[in-house]
Formats: sequence, structure tokens, C-alpha cells
Amino acid sequence: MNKNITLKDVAREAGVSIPTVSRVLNDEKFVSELVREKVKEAAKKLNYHPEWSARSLRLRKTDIIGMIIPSVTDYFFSSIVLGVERYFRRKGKELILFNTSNDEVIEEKAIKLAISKRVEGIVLATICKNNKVIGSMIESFGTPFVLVDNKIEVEKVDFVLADDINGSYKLIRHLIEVHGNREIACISGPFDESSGFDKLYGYKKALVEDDIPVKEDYIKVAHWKKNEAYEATRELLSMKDRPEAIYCMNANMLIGCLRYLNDKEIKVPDDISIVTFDDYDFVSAMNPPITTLERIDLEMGEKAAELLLERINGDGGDYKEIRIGADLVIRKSCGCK
Amino acid sequence: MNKNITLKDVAREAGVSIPTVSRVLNDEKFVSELVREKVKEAAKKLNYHPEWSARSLRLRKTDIIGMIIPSVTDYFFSSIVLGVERYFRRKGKELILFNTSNDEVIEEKAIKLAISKRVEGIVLATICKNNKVIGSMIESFGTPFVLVDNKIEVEKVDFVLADDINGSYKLIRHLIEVHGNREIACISGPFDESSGFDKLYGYKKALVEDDIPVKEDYIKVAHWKKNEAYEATRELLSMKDRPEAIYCMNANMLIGCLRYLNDKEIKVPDDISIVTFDDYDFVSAMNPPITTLERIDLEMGEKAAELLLERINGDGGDYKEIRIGADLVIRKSCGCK
DNA sequence: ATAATATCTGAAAACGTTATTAATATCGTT
DNA sequence: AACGATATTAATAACGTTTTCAGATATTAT
Repeated sequence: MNKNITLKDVAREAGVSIPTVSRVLNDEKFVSELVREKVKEAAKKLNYHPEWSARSLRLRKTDIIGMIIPSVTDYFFSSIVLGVERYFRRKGKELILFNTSNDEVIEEKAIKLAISKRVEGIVLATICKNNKVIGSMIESFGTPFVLVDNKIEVEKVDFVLADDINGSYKLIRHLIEVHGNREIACISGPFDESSGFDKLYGYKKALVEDDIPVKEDYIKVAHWKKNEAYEATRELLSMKDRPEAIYCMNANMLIGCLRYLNDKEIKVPDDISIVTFDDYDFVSAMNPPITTLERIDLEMGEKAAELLLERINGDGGDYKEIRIGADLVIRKSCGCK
Repeated sequence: MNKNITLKDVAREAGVSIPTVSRVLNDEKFVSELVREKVKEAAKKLNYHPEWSARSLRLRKTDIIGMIIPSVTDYFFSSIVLGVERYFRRKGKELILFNTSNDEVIEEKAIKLAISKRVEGIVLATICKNNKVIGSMIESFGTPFVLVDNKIEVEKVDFVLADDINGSYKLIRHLIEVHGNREIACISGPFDESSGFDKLYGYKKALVEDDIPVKEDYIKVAHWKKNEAYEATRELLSMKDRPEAIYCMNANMLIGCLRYLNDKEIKVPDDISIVTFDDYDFVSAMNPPITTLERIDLEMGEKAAELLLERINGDGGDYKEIRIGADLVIRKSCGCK
């Protein structure tokens, strides 16, 4: 284990003072070519790496961004992480990842931890619902936040959200207009999360437009979970007025739904049509491929990162709420050829 | 933006000296109950958070781990990230994520960056092949490394790897012994990566055991990629001696393969059998569900984290190479009922 | 009562960097 | 040749913590 090389060592090697080395390495002006060369050479020779905690202590900036998500193995969130990471990598900032495992307590701790690590900003996909805790935490710190995916009641924060209402609306309208479906069920997220609420709103809006009654029995809340969606599908298919189509509001619930259909050898789209909100690689590899909406997760990640950086740099202006829309991706599971 | 509260502020508030506050907050001995209470109260009142760059500068430890992977959106890697994150979270360490996008140059930069950030250790899933650059970089730094997924020629490093040979072997033996298949093709990773090489080795070993000739035409290298696997599947199915079964060596290539089969409406397992190496959520939701091996990615992540921590703490002992094995998960795509 | 010991507290230094300020060298102009 | 302006360098302080180390106080033993 070789002892760390510091500016002091480089300075001695190059025969100059410490600040001069610092100036060279930070590409500042007011240093002669000769010295510049000497210093660079010495730094290279000694294999110098700056001590970043000293730097950030002095500069009062860490170049670190916090990213707090429920689950990195969720297709949706890992894509957002990619978008955020990619953006900040180009800007010379690092990403610290916090995986809350869908646990509100862990989420709270993660926020506190991130703050105490002096991250410059936080991208947060919260699972918090009506709970005011997170909101007041956010407001009590000076650190900028961008919230993705879910909207909660909190001031002075930017939002990057999916256009849940219109996405749902488009999917359901397709089933109605093109396939003449009227008996359309949905496997839903919880309504106390904005994404669940809005997706349901879009679903209802599409039905109401053709005076199709909204049957409460057709709305199954599966909390974005595979297992619950499996069960929900079972219930839907055992109804006497079995639906003609099922709309899954996320990829996990699609998986649960399809598992049930496979187990019972129920044919898609002959026996029942399926549509889902999120397009991931495997969605198009299904048999049949599933009709869905374009992917927006990467775009959401990049946009969130962009907003956060503006806010960090102090030129964010008014707080924004950005909705990212998506067009239909029509495949076969809805009955299209 | 409220100015940061420091030990100094807390000390003044509590009417004690700075070191005393430090001692209280770090739960050290030699401080009276009275003072302890006063300080804690003051810290809470002022909402004190330690300045972590100062702390790590003084303590010469950062509590930060670097995690370098090719792609966080890959099912395999995101699970490893989860395993690593979960382990280190419990140990009070943070995870900085580097996504190299399968680019060797970015990977090199990521390593250097991680080192200069003084991470205490690095979990690396390298895409490096015969290239000696990464190896010599690793050896030149004092920072502990654990390499996952891929093995390269490098000293003084721990490895956590899948038991690629036996996994492949089990899958192919199942096709041979249970289904009597002899014409078995594979869509493979590149052979200059250990995981590709070893998986191919297991595949051949299984064939040779029954004196089944290894046809080079049946081995298609698709570099773990969806698109290339799509093309490979096309080629395989247009051969005059079309195979009875295809073995996909990772989930991405499975997706590409299935996309082609769906496009051409080729039935699994009636027209062709399919097996794959990795089990992910969607693999069991396919129609039919795909026969595969148990998931080991989470275990790999946790194990890698464990080894790295031992190494950081200096009680790692001899360098290890750990192989994690997995049993078959038999579903319907191989022809089983 | 005194000495010895255990317990508590504060002053000062150090970690490695950058910013400020001051000092020196260089140059062109008169 | 002397002056001021400018370019280059060095000395020093500061960022917020923890770690000596020494001093102070309380406790116990003699």
C-alpha cells in the first residue's frame, strides 16, 4: 500500500510551491510554460491523484449527486438511473445510488444520509404517499430535489413525470376504437400515488367518452406487484362477465398477469386482449408481442438530471412540472395483425 | 439557503468545546452524562449534519465503494448492483455507480475516476478482454478490487463468477437426456471473455459425453446482444439441418431469439426448443415459460461485496475465486410439460 | 490531609486542498 | 536608467473534522 501522493510531494519533486502545483493542475492562468511542464511531468511521474475530500472541503462542493429509487432491478428505474448517470457523467459529477426496497423508512434515512454527505442535489423517485414527512424534509433542507415518476405535495421542487393520463387514454381508446372493446379491465397501481391515480383517470376518461360504464369490479389494485397482479388476473377471469381486455399499468403487473394466462393456457389475443403502459425489451419479445406506449424512461432520467443541474447552478428559474408523453406502439396482443 | 451548521456552532450552543461535541457525536467515552445530553440537544436543535468531506479528510477513509458495470439496464447487472448496494448499505458505506455503456475507454476512465475519488474498493464487471490495460491499472493501485462475471488475467484480486461451465452443461444435458435432442445450437457470447468461453466449454462437454459431434455452424456468436441474436436465430433456422433446440447464453440474446421466432410464428417448443442461462422475472412470464437456471445474480452481488469488505478491512487472506452454481429451473420451452 | 488515580475537558495540530494576499521578476516606455 | 504595469510565484489562511496532549476536576487510597 503506497502512501498517498499529495501536492506537497509533487511540489517538492518539481521544485515549486504547493499553490503553483494546484494552479497547474487546475489549468489556471498565470503560470509559465516552463513551470507548467515541470509540474505536469512531476505529477505524472509520481502518479498523483488529487485528494478529493480535501478539495471538496475547501471548495464546499462535492460534485456528487444522490439518486434515490425504490428498486434498481425494476426496468423502469434502472433506465432512469442510466439516463441520470449518463447526463451527469458528462458534467463531471458522480452518482451515489440509494435503493430503498420500497420501504418508506429506508427512504427517509436515504434522504438524510444523502444530505449529510453533502450531495449537490437529489433525484428522488419516492414511494411516499399522503405522508407529509418526506415533503417537510425536502423543504427543510437547502438541497435541490427533482422528483420523478410520482408527484407529491411539496413546494420548491421540480417534477419530471410521465404523461400518465394521456398514455392510459390512448391505450384504452385504441381498444375501443379499433377493436370495439367495451369490457375493459385494468390492473392498477394504488390511487394514493399520483401515477396510479392519473393512469386510472385516463382509463376512465377513455371509457366515459363512449358512454361505457366504469365497472368498479374491473379495477384491480395490485400495487405494481407481480404476485398481486397474478391474483388480480385470476379474479378477473373468473368473473361471470369476464372482460375482453386487460390493461396493465406497469411491467411488473404485466408479468404477473401473463404468468396467470400462461398457467391457464389462455390465449392472447384470442381469449383476451392485453395492453400495458411501459415498453421494455422483453415486452416486444413476448408471444404475442404486447401493445404498449413508447419508452420514455431514458428521456425522463436525462430531463431530471438536466433540471437538477440547472437548479444546482442557480439558474433553474421557476419550478417546473414536466410531463413526458408517448405514442402508441401497436403490436399483436391487442388483436392487431 | 441556510449556511451549514458545524461543530463550532453546536459547541457554542451547548457551551462546550469543539472536541467535546465531536466526542459526543461519535459516542466516545470520557464525557459526562450532563454534557452528553446538552450537546445532543444542541445538535438536534440546530439540525446539525457532519461535513463528511472534512471527516474523511481527517480520517483518511471515505466510506465510499465504486461499482463499475457495463450497463445498469441489463437485468443481470442491475441485480448485482442491488446485491452490492444492499450489503454495503448495512455496513454504512455508499455506492458510487459508473455505467461504462460497454465501452472500454469509458471503463478505463471510470477506474481512474474512482481511484481519484479515493473509493475504498471497487466492484468491477469488466468488458475488458485480452487487453492488458485494465489488469495493469488494477495492479498499479493499492485499492482492492473484486471482479464479477468476467475473469481476466490479473493478480491480487478476488473473483466472483457464475459456474458457467456446469450451468451450460446442465442445460444441454437436460435437452439430451430428457428430450433426446442431438441437434442443439447455441447463441453465444464472445470466446475472448471468460463467461462466453466457459459457457461454450460446458456446452461442448455435454455434447461430447454422448459422442454428439460439435457442429461449428451451430455456434453463433452474438456478443450478448439482442440484434445479433435475432440475426443468429434467422441463420440457424434457415439451415438445411435446422437444429432441434437453441441455447441462449444470456437474457438479451434470448429476447432477440424470441423476437425472431415470434415474427416468423415459429412455435416453441413444437417447432424448436429453447433454453437460456439466466432466469429473470420475464423469463417465466414468456409463452411458453422458458427453461433456465436459478438466479444467482443477487448472491453474486452480496458475495462480491462481502469479499471486498474483508479485503478493505485487511482480513481477506488469500485471494479467492468463487464460483456460484445454480440448479435447473425446468419450464415448458424445452418440451417438458 | 495528601498523594495517586480516574474521569472529564479544551487547546492546538493535522488531514490536502484552494483563495487571498503579498512578494518578486520581467517587460516596455519614457 | 528609472518607473510603472504586468506576469509569475510563494507564504499564509481557511475549509470542518478528529486526534493528540496537557490540564483540570473529581474520586479513591494511603
